[in-house]
Amino acid sequence: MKRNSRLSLALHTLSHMAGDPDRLRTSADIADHAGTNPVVVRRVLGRLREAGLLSSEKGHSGGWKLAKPPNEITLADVYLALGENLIASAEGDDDISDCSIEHALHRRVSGVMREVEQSLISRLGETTIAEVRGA
Amino acid sequence: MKRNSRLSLALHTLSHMAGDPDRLRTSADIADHAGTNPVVVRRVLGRLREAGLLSSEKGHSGGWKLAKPPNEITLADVYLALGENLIASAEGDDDISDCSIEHALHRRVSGVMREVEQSLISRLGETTIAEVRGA
DNA sequence: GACGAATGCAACTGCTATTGTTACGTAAGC
DNA sequence: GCTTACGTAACAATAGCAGTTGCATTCGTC
Repeated sequence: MKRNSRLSLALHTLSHMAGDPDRLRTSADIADHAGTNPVVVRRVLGRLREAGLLSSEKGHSGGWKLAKPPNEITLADVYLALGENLIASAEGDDDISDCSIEHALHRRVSGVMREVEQSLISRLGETTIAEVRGA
Repeated sequence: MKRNSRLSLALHTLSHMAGDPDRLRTSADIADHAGTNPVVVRRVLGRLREAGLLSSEKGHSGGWKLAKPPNEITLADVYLALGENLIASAEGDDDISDCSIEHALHRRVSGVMREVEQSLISRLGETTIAEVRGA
């Protein structure tokens, strides 16, 4: 694994789950399949649980499974659940400069960024994890 | 400055230059205005010179100025000159896995990413650095 | 009730990318 | 020749992320 693997790991795992929604999978199994670590899996999948996409159960014969039917989970849901702007804000956060040009630029660029991010989310929303398998 | 400041620095500097295209500015002046370091400025502006957007002159009374009229330089030109994908590739580079679902996912997601990146470039191409000043 | 299996979570270690900094070479003008 | 400025290499400092270990907690089974 390398960079920005959170989204990759999440989508990969959910897509597999879509093929057998009732099966419980342990983070160890998932980590093994994804070539990573159980703790990493729990970290990422925990975000998806908070967003209501997954449910997890502790204890013996515990594990993870989908909290919703696979055709009701879109790629956008996963993207948003992870809360990671792929569209980097592209501007040093809150640089309160007194430069008017800086402000004009920031308005212009961040406007475009918001547009593009919405476009990304919209496009991702067109595909459910159930559809990915057959794609 | 913080993160992803290259694009920010480049756009900011070019926008200022657009207001007085013939004036030579030293990297020290630019760095001072942008709150960073002359070497950083030269690093970033060097990419823009390679792309033909800026010219630099050494020696006494040297410095930087626009290589083209400001209304012929779009935000997309700057973005492309820096060669940094704001749209992170979102998939661990070349993970040659034998998992068919992984492949299907990768095709789908990277297809959307390419679309969105094109859309970003297209939108940035609609604005020149000359227009930013009045925006 | 004890044991084993699983998540939940905190802390720590690398690894990588980026920025900032220093230093030195080179070219242009005075 | 001296000053000024770019060009570049090398290094330190920082931040984010994946990976790892350890331990508490919870649930099922014996």
